[in-house]
Amino acid sequence: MTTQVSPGTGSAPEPPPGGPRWLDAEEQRAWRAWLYSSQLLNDRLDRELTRATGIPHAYYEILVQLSETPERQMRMSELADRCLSSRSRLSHAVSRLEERGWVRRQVCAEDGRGLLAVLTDEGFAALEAAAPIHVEGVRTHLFDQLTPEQVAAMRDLGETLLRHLDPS
Amino acid sequence: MTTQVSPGTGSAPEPPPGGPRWLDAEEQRAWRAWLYSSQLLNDRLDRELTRATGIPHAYYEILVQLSETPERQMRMSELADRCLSSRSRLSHAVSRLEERGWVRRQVCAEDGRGLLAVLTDEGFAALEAAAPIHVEGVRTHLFDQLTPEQVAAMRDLGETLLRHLDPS
DNA sequence: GTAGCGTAGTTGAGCGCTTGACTATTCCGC
DNA sequence: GCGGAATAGTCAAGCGCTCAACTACGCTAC
Repeated sequence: MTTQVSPGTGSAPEPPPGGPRWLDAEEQRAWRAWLYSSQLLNDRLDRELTRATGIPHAYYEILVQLSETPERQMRMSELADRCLSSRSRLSHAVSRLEERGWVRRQVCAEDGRGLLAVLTDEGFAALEAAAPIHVEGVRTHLFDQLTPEQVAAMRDLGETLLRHLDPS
Repeated sequence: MTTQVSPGTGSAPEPPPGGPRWLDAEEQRAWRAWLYSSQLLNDRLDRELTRATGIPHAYYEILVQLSETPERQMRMSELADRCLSSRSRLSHAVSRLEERGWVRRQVCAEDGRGLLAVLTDEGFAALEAAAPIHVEGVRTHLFDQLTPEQVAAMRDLGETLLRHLDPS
């Protein structure tokens, strides 16, 4: 959780020139609060969604991305990128969604290497059933807890980090 | 990722009385930024730590928690709680750390049911080697990107959410 | 003391993810 | 057009997590 080996460990290993830039007490608190809360929130939302609908959050995201596209279909690679997923992971996930009849693969006319993932009507129906559960969780566990100023700060923070982490 | 089924889907399913409290555009942006950034940051830190040291972040946390205790040992249940881990998950993880020689189990004198997880010298050494890598990642990908005001906002946000999610 | 219940921790099956190797197709330069 | 590099996607092995069932011990009351 923390990044300090142990309080008062004295001398420490030194990877970057000048030694590790240890966190001070304030940074530790901020880091832990962020880490714990993000972990708990994600766990909670995923568990509630999965329990209520049988759809894990990662699969839900795939369905959402497909549903937001005009033709309800997308190239596998682009879908992977949008879901912050590796190609391999997405390939496995789409296989399982295919077994449920929610998505099907279609060969891509313009590129013989490519495939399209297509959201089926059953998949869209499953998404429609799951969405209210999920949005209610986000409300309850996130937005209901925050002031408008905190929501603004959250967005600012997230977008700042995204510029560094995902400069796409 | 998002919580809306599809823009302009019109009527939607209604689980809570009054219909789902959908997110408005601002909330969507905030939610997505938070979700993506936390996911990318966690993935990145975990990957860098694992590549450089062979220790996944979840295992690192176990070692840290043990190291911060005076005797470098802790009851399994308490360790699970502190690591935001289920008993089962922790049990599996400690088994693997035991195989590496970094932790060992010890019967608990006061409670015949209980076990203590004890950090070995090898485990402490592994932690000492990994800590600088991890702290450098947190610096680079988090604190170096943020102003002091943003750090304060992050802590405030995290602690607010924790009061709701983990009122322990 | 023993029945019944709660707590501590483990185990095994099954699922999902990661990694790295693999096939197939397209793109590029000559 | 043809050879080599890049791109799209898949697959298998191995690891870690979840869930539910299980063992073992302690606690309380009768």
